Amino acid sequence: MAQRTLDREDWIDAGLTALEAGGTEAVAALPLARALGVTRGSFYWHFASREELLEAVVARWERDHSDAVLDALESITDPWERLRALCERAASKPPSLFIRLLEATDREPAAREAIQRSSERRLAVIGRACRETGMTPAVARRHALLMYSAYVGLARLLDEEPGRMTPRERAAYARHLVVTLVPSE
Amino acid sequence: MAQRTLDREDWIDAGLTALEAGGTEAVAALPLARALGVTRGSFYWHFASREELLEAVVARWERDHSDAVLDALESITDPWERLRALCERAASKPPSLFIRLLEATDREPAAREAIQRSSERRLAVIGRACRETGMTPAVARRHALLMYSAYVGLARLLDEEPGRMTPRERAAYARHLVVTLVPSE
DNA sequence: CAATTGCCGTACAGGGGTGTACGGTCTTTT
DNA sequence: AAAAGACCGTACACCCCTGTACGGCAATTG
Repeated sequence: MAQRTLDREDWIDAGLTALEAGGTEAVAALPLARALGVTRGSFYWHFASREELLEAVVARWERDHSDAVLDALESITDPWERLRALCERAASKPPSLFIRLLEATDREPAAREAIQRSSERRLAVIGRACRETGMTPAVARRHALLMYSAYVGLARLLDEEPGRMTPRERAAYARHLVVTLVPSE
Repeated sequence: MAQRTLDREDWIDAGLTALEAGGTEAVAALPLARALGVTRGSFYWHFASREELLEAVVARWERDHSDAVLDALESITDPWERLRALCERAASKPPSLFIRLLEATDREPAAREAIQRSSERRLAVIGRACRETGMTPAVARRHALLMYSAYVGLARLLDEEPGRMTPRERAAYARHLVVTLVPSE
């Protein structure tokens, strides 16, 4: 269990944990070394620079926490059902990693690029679902922008103050989202 | 025109400019001194610490860019009109200062507290307008949360990529917001 | 016309981070 | 068993920022 030595993946794991807790500025050689109980000598064996670490952490987030859930969503064939699932997810526990990356887009190019790609994909997925419910392409684009904005905004709000909504209130809010944002069949 | 010496307000002015351009980390003694063409010797005459500067900058934002516009909004008596004005504003040029503060809430207590107060006030104002259009208090709360989330989310998106929407598209989006989020009279 | 007062420069001490150059020490391979 | 490789510690030079102490100078003010 107690691994004798660390490898690259261990640092990336620790990086994701640190990112969630302390934002991108916690994803750095010295803080992570402290958390892992080693010195930076180990870090610079696995990574050439702090930038390379952050890029690796961000890449893993994009693969496991962005692309993966979008793939799962796209596997839902019925577009109304897909949009409802989207509303459910929007009102569930806020995605801390996403928020942390969002907060760092002005300082960290790696975060900005990943967030930009992810946002574009999300908008495309939502827009396609909207079109499949019968909206015109132009309306679908606007509605996708509205739904995604509502997702991002709520995530921010909830991340700031997790106690703002109880699970019961989140469920009620999810229903409200469905009623106001998902077109009727 | 070329003032011979700087006062506290000059530093706060420069702080707001730096905040918009470089986020809260640009609101600091050394960067601002460079921008103003002086040394930090001047800064520490006007402020006891970097924290005090940021607090002053944030306080001015809250007064001039949050409370002021909310006061103006609340002066609109008709609640439907008030909500329409809100949608207009949401789809207009994104509030960079607001976004910068939002991005710093995890590092800067001053920003977090101001954003929290501002968010609370905004939610209250929107919620009241919703109630005045006939919604029940519970529904009004949820709808206010949705409208404010959409505002925050779009602001983030547009700030990241200002070229995403032309003025024409923003106008169309504002109409879309009114249609989907403002109840009919 | 002297004396404050307001504003600014300079110099120092320190904190926290980065990268680099080495040397060790285990572990694996041959 | 010796060599090679993987991992980590240590020490150094550096950057960028903070805060403090102090000294100078210009513009009021008495």
